[in-house]
Amino acid sequence: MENSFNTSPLNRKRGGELIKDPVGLVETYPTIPLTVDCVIFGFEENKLKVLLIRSDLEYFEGKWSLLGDIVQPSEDLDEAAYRVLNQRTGMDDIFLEQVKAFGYPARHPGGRVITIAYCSLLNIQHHQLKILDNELHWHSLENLNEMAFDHQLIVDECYHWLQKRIQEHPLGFNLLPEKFSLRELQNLYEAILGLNLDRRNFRKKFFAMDFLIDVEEYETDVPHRPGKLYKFNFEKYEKNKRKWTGIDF
Amino acid sequence: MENSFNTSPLNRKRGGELIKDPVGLVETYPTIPLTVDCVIFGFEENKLKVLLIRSDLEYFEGKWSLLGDIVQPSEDLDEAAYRVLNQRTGMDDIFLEQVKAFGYPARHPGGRVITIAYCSLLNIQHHQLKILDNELHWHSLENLNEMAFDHQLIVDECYHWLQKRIQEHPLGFNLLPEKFSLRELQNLYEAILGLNLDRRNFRKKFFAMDFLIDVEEYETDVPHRPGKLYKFNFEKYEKNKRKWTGIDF
DNA sequence: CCTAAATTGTGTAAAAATTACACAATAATC
DNA sequence: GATTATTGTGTAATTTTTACACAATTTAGG
Repeated sequence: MENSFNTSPLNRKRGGELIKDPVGLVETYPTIPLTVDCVIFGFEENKLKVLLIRSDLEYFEGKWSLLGDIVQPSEDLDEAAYRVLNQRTGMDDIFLEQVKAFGYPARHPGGRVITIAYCSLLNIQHHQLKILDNELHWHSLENLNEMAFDHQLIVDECYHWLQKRIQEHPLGFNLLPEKFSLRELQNLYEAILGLNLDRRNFRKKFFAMDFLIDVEEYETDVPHRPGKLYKFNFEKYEKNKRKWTGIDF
Repeated sequence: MENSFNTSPLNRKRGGELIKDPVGLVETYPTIPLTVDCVIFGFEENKLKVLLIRSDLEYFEGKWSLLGDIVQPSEDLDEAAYRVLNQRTGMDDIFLEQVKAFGYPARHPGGRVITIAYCSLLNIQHHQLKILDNELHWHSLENLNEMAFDHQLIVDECYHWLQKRIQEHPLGFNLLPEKFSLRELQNLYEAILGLNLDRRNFRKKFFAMDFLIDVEEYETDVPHRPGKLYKFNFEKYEKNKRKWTGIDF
């Protein structure tokens, strides 16, 4: 809040006088604990997974919880989310975007805590979970049942956000290894969107986008004819981002 | 943040023990002042407008600012935004959605303040500004120059959000009077999207959506052939929302 | 080494959606 | 009653999307 408000008990402007002491003003504001929570998606065995940990509150004993942390007093929100991600995955070039703030007053049994949810996409193979909490693991999105706090709601919203977002921008590549076959790519899109896609049309669409680099290699260790491997041209995509209109399946 | 974190100074889980006192835990969290800011859009004279007030901080003297307020300690975020909207416009059935949290540490000259931005759409005709601050007014989106705080950024993000959102859901009706002509509707879409649209195709598209109710009335006070007036079938839209895929221009 | 199983890779025709485009009808103004 | 401004309407051309089948490649197993 940065404006006077006739009906607000605090920060009232009296007769058009300007406020000279912004620090003094902010000191009168009530304060609230603030956290970030990361919905970290991965893709494994043709399923979309999310990285969870057991809640450490007795109140939520046995329930799953997102990875999160307090936002420090002088820390940017994105920075806090990035810190959580980095501490947990050891990686630092990971896709991360803010999705939504959740602030229902009773969402935390310990009192009012507001959280900002972030969505992150990473390639499960390329990272080793840094912290060996045995309860930290990749959980299938399908059979999440009860989660701690409002984390089920947060996961649901982030999942819908992802479904929408992936049809506007080719984010899916963040979930795949550097080199991937078109089959893997299609499996990923099918898993995220919950659809069956036509193989020929799918390939046509991605070749038309012209962001795939043929690396002149083939799958190995598959019990059938191996597919060609491709890389995603992140550079070209970044350049052409502006012109980008969407994918659509 | 609702998880223990090995590297976090606070809220540490020791040897797998569960935390029994969530209130005690939350009491150890640092707290931050939190506000909401509303980007209230209106449509007048074929221009998209935003409702602004002069900043009451001397630091930002003369600059324009969004309408916002502190989030009270036990108030939901949506509720706080709604309160701001209601206090300013006197209306209570207004479109309102959360867009993004802004938390850059130096965004407020009085110290750390995090704000959650909301986007709202209302019909300028149908409401009377309640509070007669003479500096509260509808400002054209085009010639906003310098704003207080990071409000220029917030307005920009909300405007882009709106451009995108209006192509997925027919939100535009919130900005128009109850009864409107197709010309007004087209002007609105053209103003928001910054495009020129083909009249015949535009009409075709909206009739195909089948959310327009012909009220069997005509425009008055126009110096030319009057157009038919329509209402938007909000009810039918709400029912069919799920099936909705998008508009596209 | 031969066969079976699984999957890759490829093109085209039909259907659907989008675009471009012009003129008569209506009401107001002078 | 002529002029001006705008409404209301349909169709053909183009583009996009969808549906669909078969030969080629590799592995696995007898």
